Amino acid sequence: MWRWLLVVVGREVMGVVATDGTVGKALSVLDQVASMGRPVRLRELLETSSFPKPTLYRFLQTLTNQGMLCYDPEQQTYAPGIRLVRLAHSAWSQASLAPVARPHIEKLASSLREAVHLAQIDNGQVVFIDKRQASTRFATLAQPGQVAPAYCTGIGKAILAFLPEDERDHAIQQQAFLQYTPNTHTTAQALLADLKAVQVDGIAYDREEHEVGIISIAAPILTPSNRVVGAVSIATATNRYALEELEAFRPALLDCVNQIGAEAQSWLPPSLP
Amino acid sequence: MWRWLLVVVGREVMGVVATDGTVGKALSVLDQVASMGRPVRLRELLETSSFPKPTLYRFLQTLTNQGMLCYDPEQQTYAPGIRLVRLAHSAWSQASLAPVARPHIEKLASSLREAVHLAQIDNGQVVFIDKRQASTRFATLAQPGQVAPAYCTGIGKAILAFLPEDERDHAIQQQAFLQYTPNTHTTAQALLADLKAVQVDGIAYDREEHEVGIISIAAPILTPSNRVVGAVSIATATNRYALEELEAFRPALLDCVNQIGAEAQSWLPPSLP
DNA sequence: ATACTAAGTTTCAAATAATGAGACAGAATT
DNA sequence: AATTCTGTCTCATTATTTGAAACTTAGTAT
Repeated sequence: MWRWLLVVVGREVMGVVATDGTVGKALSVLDQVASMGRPVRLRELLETSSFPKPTLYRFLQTLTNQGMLCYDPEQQTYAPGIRLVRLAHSAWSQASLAPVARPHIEKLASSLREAVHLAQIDNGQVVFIDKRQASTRFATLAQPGQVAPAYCTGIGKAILAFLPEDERDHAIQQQAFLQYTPNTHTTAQALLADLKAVQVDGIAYDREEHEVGIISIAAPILTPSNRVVGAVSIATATNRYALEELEAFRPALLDCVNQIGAEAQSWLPPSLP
Repeated sequence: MWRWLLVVVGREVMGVVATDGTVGKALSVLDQVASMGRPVRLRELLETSSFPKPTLYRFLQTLTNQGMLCYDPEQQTYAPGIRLVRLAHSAWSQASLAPVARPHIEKLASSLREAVHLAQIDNGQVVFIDKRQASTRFATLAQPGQVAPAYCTGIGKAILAFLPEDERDHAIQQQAFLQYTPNTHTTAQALLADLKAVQVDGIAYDREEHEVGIISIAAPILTPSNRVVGAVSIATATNRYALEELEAFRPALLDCVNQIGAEAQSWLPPSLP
């Protein structure tokens, strides 16, 4: 409960709320609108917001003026604006490792005929940067940007395990530890034990922790200087493969991440707070 | 020259610069970084920025803290951050008309075997929301978010022609009128004359105005209340079709936009300033 | 129709945060 | 070793943000 508030008001940095002044507050409002998943009214935002009405109102006005939000006068609702789409295009093509990784992801996906995902971490959440599904042609587009919890996905654990200690601790504090399935880790302790194993093995598994029937094997993308910049996962369903059978994908997966890591050499690590 | 400054410093609203306070300034810095197309250093930004060094520095810090920018400590460069990708995913799926339009775009593209584009307008620029190329399988992904000038593209003119007068005038003021090809309109007068014809005809053409060899036919997406919320274009090359032959696409194109317009009924017009 | 309620908007003085000249530190270059 | 250039920090000044309260408008119930 309290954690939610912290996240909304400002980005929590090492346990301390860093509001980043007015800009941070405005961006937290932007996040809130985006997280609603549908156009929302001022009143709805007010319920969960920590800002008083006029302040929230002013932020919405400003963000709308700026094109970061889109206001529907008839419904009096706010939704994320197109300017974000424009900005994200730049982000995708320069900031993320997607362009570098894409050919490797594609190769892996088509050789295995399984879904291959590329993700980075942002503020404790897994953000999918690219997805490839060789089996189903014309799979879902526009999936880049989707988010998932880090603590109960293979791709999330692969990244968490190889983060520097302070960043990892911070990220773990941000996890919600909701129990999605009987296999979900619900405590930091359980997660840490799992991460320990991942560190040793170099590979993370999703043992139906996020969704029953879905399993995955994931590996971190490490730069030559051993910094983790993302992860790749191969996801499949239990009716196609047993968990143990995923082991067979290990060599191909490690090949893939190693190649990406090498090419990402001259690359910018996502600078998390 | 001066216009550029205005755009950078704040969003120009009806000829007056609306800085939107600190938030607007910070976002203008974000835009500037994104528009550079590659990771940039503080010094480079300083050259074109109107902010003094410490101020710019602070904005970059704030935006980085917020995950809107990504800082590479080794190169000391800033690039757009992943948080944008996450936010844009929300924007794409709720704010844009992409989800509504997608099936229609797809149908059109596959029936014609030509490239079909969906775009909206943001701050005078065309922002592509979706693209479909039936001919080349596995065409470029992550194109949503790309921008193009409005005054010399079919899709841009289709939107401009049907904007309310004040918004159109404002948008026209924002055009750069660079001469890309011999056919490019280089004055507001020439553009207005063209738009007049588009209003009458209901269809806009790109007569190799942006790129030699590339032509297109475009139509606005109008809501039942006759508000333009975007446009669809069919683009092709002069070595495949002559400009006059595009006329043959008219019925299919109008069908497409009418259907999208009808479904977008309950939709939020992009609230431009 | 009229009163009532709730959501959205505006006002304005107090509180707070942003500002930028200048100083400083560190790296790269001469 | 001296110089230059870039990035970072400080702090008094200045301008902006803030939010309680008042006001307006739209919707609902009486």
